[in-house]
Amino acid sequence: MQLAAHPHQPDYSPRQNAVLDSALRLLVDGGEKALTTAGVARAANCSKESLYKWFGDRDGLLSAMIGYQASKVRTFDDNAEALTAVTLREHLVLFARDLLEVLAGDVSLALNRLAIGQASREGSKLGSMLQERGRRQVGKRAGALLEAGRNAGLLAFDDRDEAYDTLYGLIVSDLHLRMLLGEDSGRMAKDFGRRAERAVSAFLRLYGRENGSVQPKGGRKT
Amino acid sequence: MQLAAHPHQPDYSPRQNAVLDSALRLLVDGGEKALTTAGVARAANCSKESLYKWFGDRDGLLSAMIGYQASKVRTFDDNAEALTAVTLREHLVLFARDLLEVLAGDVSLALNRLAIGQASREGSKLGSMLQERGRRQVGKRAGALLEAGRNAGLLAFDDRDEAYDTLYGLIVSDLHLRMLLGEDSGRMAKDFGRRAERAVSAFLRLYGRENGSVQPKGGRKT
DNA sequence: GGCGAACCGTACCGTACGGTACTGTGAATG
DNA sequence: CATTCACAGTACCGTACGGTACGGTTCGCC
Repeated sequence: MQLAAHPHQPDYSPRQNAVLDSALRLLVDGGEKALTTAGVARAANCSKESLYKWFGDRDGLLSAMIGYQASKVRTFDDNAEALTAVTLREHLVLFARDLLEVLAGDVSLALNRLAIGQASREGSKLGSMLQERGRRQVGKRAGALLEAGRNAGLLAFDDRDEAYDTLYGLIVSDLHLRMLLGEDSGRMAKDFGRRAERAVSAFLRLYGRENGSVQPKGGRKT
Repeated sequence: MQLAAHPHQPDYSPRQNAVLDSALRLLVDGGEKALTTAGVARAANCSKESLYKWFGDRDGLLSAMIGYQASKVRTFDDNAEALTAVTLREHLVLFARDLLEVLAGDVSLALNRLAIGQASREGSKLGSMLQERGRRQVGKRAGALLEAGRNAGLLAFDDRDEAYDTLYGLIVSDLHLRMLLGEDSGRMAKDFGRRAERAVSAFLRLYGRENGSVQPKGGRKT
């Protein structure tokens, strides 16, 4: 497991991190509407003036919340040495389950809703921030995994991003959006295991070279 | 092309539909923040009092907007008679392109953002409304297509919903969410054709019986 | 013409929020 | 002890929004 450093982002003091925690709690519980500056100040036992001194304005607070949360959700690089068909499959399934659980987390859902709500307003960088921090991070893990699989002769693809896009779609489909729209995420969380298995099986049938099933002769994709 | 009737929803007068059109325009242009009752009234040249008389309150207006837009986006049942491997593929690609274009439409994006923003607040039925109206509708078309493909001996699957979920994931992946987060949808719209082809090819490799490529012996899926 | 319904435009009200300023306080610093 | 700093708590201000009320106008109908 390795920590991904993000030095281009201001780090906050423990006290400020605690405030950000309170703000996240507030956002998760009550949605964006409940996330008022006075509410954050009250919940965190700090003054509004301090909020504005630390984070500039409301948008700064939101950005800080996203950055803070992203700094907490760290993915490990499962070190993919000695990959076999079996261990590759295991790693992929594990990745899929982790991905689904991250996406279904209430903090993740709340932040995505927040960023989407701000996305209409031009110049709001929350969307790209979430995109950068979230997907890029988890995508790096998947990319390394895919690359390792290819190097081990277990996977066949030309474009790594394309392969990852396919994997992502197979795993998530429209589940993320449905959860964002309010569908009960807890109810469907128990199916994550089965869903991960299904998606990885399909992915290996598409991109796998020896998966115990049919193996396409040339690994052609088109 | 057949129209899908939705009699369980109150129909509005032409004047009211025009007002809803203005409201949608306003929402698309300025986001949810711009969608104020006074703004809608001004844009539609009507009075706030009429708005409240017609739609009850703001939430009623939002619901009416979703219902109205859904009533405009109608999908056709491509009548799938005499399906061959080639025509099935064509129909699937057409479906995929239509789906991507619907999802990338600015009205669709704006309404999804709106519903997601309201999703945190309990009791808001906008999310389920969009879900019902949007996905169910387009899913019916896909379901019929898949069923026809199976009846013609071209597709092999047990669970139709599962197959559709896979197809949807292959087509859309996280593209919808990225667009909702503000990524420029126009820039990526030109790749919809290639993306549709790719997704359908992958889908046919997973579920197809004779697609001109490798055909798995038993059509086994797990 | 008289009448009522529908409706536009606007003024109005209560409230809530973002942001600022001020006061008090406790702890560090010299 | 005096000064300074960081901060909490709170009062305050301007504004914007949801919702309501009211006067004036058009249109159909008797």
